[in-house]
Amino acid sequence: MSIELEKALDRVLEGDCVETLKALPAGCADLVFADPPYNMQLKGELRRPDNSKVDAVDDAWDQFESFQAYDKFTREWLAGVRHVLKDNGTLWVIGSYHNIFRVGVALQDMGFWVLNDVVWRKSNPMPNFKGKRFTNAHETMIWASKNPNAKYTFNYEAMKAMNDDLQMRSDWTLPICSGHERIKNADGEKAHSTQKPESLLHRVIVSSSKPGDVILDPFFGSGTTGAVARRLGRHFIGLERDKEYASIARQRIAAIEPAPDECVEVTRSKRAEPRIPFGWVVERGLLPPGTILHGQQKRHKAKVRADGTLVCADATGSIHQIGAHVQGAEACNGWTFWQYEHKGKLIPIDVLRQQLRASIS
Amino acid sequence: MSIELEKALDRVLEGDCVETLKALPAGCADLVFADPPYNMQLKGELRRPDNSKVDAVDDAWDQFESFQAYDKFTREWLAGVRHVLKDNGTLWVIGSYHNIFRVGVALQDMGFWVLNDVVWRKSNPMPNFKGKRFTNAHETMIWASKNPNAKYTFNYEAMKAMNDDLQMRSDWTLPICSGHERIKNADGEKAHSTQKPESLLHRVIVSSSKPGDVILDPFFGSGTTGAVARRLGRHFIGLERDKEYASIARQRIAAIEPAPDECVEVTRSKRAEPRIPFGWVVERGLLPPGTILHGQQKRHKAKVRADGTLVCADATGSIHQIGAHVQGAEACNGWTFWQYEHKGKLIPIDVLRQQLRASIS
DNA sequence: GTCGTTCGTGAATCGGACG
DNA sequence: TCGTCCGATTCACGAACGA
Repeated sequence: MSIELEKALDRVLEGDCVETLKALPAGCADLVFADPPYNMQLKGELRRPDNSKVDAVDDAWDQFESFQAYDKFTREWLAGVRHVLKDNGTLWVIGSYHNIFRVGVALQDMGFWVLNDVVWRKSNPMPNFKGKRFTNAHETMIWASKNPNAKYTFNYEAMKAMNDDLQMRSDWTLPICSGHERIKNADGEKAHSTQKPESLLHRVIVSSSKPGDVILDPFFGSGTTGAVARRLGRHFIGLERDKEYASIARQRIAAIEPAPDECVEVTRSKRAEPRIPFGWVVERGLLPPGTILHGQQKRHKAKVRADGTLVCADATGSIHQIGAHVQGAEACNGWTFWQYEHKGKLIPIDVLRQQLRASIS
Repeated sequence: MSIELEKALDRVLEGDCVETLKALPAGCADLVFADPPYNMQLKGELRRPDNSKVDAVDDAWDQFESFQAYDKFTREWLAGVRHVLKDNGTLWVIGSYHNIFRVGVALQDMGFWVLNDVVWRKSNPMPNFKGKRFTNAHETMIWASKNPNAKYTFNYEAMKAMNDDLQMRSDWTLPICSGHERIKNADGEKAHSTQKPESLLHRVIVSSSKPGDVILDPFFGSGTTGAVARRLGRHFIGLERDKEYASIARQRIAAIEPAPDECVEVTRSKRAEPRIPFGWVVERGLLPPGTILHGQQKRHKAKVRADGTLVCADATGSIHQIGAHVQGAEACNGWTFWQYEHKGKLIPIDVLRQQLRASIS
């Protein structure tokens, strides 16, 4: 059995991911993002101090008989990933201490080359209610190439631009998925127990893929990978065993408006930029790529790109550079110069930086 | 061959750690901290942008022929750790993505139970000079008990106090070891290539051991574990293969002044306080039989009986049982739920328990 | 509408003494 | 080993609600 690429591109394929991976054309994916079951071995129920019950991840898909069974499963889907991944492609896997060590060993044994382990620091994790351990406040991602000498994509300058013009570190502070972003079913319950935040996928995709690339997710779930890929001008291939999840993902992605082409381009040149993490505002969805910013009561305007740079009629650069450029000035504080429109009012983007600071610290 | 505990306590034992672990008495350690070789697979030398050479970890002790050889080594020293570790003791291992996955799998396979993975976020990491990856800005520690049901030590309140009265999270931001703390040899070069900061060991030891405990480090190196253990009023056992390192560690530790006893004590948890039956409060006359207790601002009430049980409209039982009963809840902490009226104010009965405790001790 | 308060909830391997 | 019962334990957000 085999599946043609055009039948898979920008689609959600239902079925067992190991089988589907085998059936897909070799080397069809530039990037793979995988959020496999964590194999959490929960015992009894857990209650908060106020006696309410914690809605734990007790889905059948997270149950394995033993570590050995989990290892076997891991090696099977990783073999499938090796098949679909281009030789210069890279793989991201996310997990917790329950499973990530086993994934890491499997990766190394199978010839993948670990490039980084990246820690997702949750700004708002669930507390430890019984006071018996440290608050489990992070998850771990492994970023690996297919082999030690691969010429993989890493958008170094874009990452640096997104991080205050400092090199992007291996620890990323981002909030968990909640509020309107969290997809609910008809009963108002969460549609998927482990939906990942779009900001996380934004950073993964901007860092290690190019516009037009094919991003494959073998555990598609609610389709966060597809949603962000589409918004950022990448193709996706989603594999999902559960029909309900697949259906939710399709609906979700259909509602996504891709950002204009020029907005998903990221910085390539090595130029000194001021130390302002405007990219985080974009990454966190406080301003979507493509948003128009206004300067001096609509006398000037520019458009936001995915890596936090701005583009105007004849130039590209940081919020400060473009602010200075459009005024013909030597320097400019972009945070106070640029404004965005909200309910008919112009609001300085510095407000968003303050929001972000408050949520991070 | 065997080594008596008194010959090992507060000493640095030279020799192969696997052999030494076997020779030590079973169950002699309350806590083990291990900083094993990372098995970094460096290819060629690394240079900074200014062409200066980076003094990488290329020591002979960090070279393994293959992952299999590293795994074998790991399981050998971990078996030794199981031998020396008390049943209710815990183990910390620190590593990077080069080795930590393999350590984690070995731990899990050997029956250890992971309690947390803790990320050490370096506030001042070495940058990535090539711009080909994310700045490697953290290391990972695994904290594990000997088996799933162990009654391990975790000084929850102490950790909370150290973190501005918020639960301590699984990510710790601490600087790397540098400046005066970094031990130099006669030539001014660093004496050990991977010396850990004392602040890291401080947090490890305060969180998961008690004063007087025995802390064993099978890869003692420059002796950071011993230095901090001594300062915090714990015993240490250091195992080190290299005579030079052992000598450096001995000198270093000899210069340490232990903190006064009262300073190494940490906040006692409420769980460790002596238990006071509610009946004692009645017996001592702090509340006369017949007193009316109120729950939730007079929404519920019950009457105290001479034996310390409560009676409400339709039930009799302990303060906890009746508290749960009137709320229709499964459980309740009667000490904090019930209040009595004194001079027109409602006062939690827990206040009386505290009075009684103070008068007893 | 606005502001302040209450309520709900998130990938969680979450107790221990005593009979 | 198992059942019973005491009694210790939460942070950040966003939504909903009420004044």
